[in-house]
Amino acid sequence: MATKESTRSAAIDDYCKAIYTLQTRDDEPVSTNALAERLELTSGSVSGMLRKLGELGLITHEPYRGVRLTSDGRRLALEVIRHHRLLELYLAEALQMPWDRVHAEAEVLEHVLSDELEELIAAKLGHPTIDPHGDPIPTAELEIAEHPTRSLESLQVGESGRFVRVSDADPEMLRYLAGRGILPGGHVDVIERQPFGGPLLVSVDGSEHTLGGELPRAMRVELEPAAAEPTRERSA
Amino acid sequence: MATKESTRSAAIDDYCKAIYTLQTRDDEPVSTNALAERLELTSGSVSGMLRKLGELGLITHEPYRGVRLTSDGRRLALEVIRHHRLLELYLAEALQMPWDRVHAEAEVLEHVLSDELEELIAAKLGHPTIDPHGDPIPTAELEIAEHPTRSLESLQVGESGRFVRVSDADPEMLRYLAGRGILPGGHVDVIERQPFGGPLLVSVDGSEHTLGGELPRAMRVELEPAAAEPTRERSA
DNA sequence: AAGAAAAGTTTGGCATGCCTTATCTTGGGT
DNA sequence: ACCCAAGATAAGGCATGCCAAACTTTTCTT
Repeated sequence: MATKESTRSAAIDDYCKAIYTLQTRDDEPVSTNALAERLELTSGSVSGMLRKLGELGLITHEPYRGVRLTSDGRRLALEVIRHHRLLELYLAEALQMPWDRVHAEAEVLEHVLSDELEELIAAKLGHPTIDPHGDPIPTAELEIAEHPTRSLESLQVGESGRFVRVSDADPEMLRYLAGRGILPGGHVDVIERQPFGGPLLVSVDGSEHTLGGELPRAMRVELEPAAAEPTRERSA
Repeated sequence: MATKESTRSAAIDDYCKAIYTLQTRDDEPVSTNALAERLELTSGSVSGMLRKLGELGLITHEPYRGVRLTSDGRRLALEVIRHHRLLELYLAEALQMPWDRVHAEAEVLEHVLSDELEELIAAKLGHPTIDPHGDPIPTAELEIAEHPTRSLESLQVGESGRFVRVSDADPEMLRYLAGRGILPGGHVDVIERQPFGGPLLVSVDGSEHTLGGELPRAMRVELEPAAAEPTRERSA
């Protein structure tokens, strides 16, 4: 109450971001182990840090029961995510930085970006709502449009939707897909599913592709595209 | 010899930058006290850090005799300075960030900028050689054109030159000057000097101004403009 | 329900990194 | 020859976070 909320560090940012992501994935408190795995730390380290985050008012922590972000924690997470996604988009768009490097660069800069620079970048980009990987960008007021998505793999033959992103923004996959003209925003129809976890035959924006292995699991699709134009379209 | 030279931290950057600046000002080893004052630290702190910098091979330190940058140290300093000045220019130019905030922002980002992003920014700006304050920007190979400059105050009546920068890039001063149309690159003639440290009457690009107080001390002028165009001109 | 396994917490330690104060040391000037 | 300011050193503090190991709680198994 007395202290100013200038409590930030790369580590704190990363914890909140990780908690946010895990918490959003399946709406439950986040376990210490899940965090430890994600952050590649020991569970002991995480436990210690969680106490600190609790004292900072960023999370609520029921011992042995997992953590949840408080509204402050959520705000912090969304701010960092906003930074990250704006930066990715900016670097790719304004500076033509190649896909695969954008993520790493943003990972560093997100912790350092001032509110002011954030705003300038957002303005320059026309206040975009999705980043180059198709992930939604929280607004300046930290509202985020989390449309529910399903993995491409989970679609049945005949179902269709809009390809919105590759989970975790894996640059390898994105490059592979981009090389075949499969980009976030594209309209996907599932034409055929081979049995026993085999590949899918899909059509993306008219052209057919066979996608197997990890790919259909990683690709996220939003059902009912409703023909609404995405905020920004991407060029190949 | 065995260790990689990935030795960087904001503090180390700042020490090297400060040493570089002080060393360049008057070509002598830099005293501990001068550094302490500049960095706003106690001399004890500086002494301790100097040992470390010595071990890192960034400086040579003759005890009680001051320090000099080694070639590695100089390289580091120039790299940070390059980052700083590129960032200032980029923020001002590409993002229209106002003068007075550019410096603070660059001060943070300079420590974090990757070589790759540096290069992209430099390319975007057309590999500029001077920053918005008129300071030279080291090249990617870390060569810097340090033209000798004199303070405007030191000029005699009748001498003239090119206004190249405001020392320390004081944003207040720069704003004041810019408001009067006095910008780096302008041609300055000293028309009259009032005695006893009084103000100077100068003409800048044709229009006359009376400049007194700290201003003439802070303004740096390059003699013999030789009519060479500055690499980039600035708009008001 | 007992006991084992899994999950989570605590404790103590450690490594950086950099700063401060207090106390010596030194070199240069008179 | 002496003194003093500049500088060096020593000892310590503080903030961040990490790990390993021991301990506790929950959950799973039978």
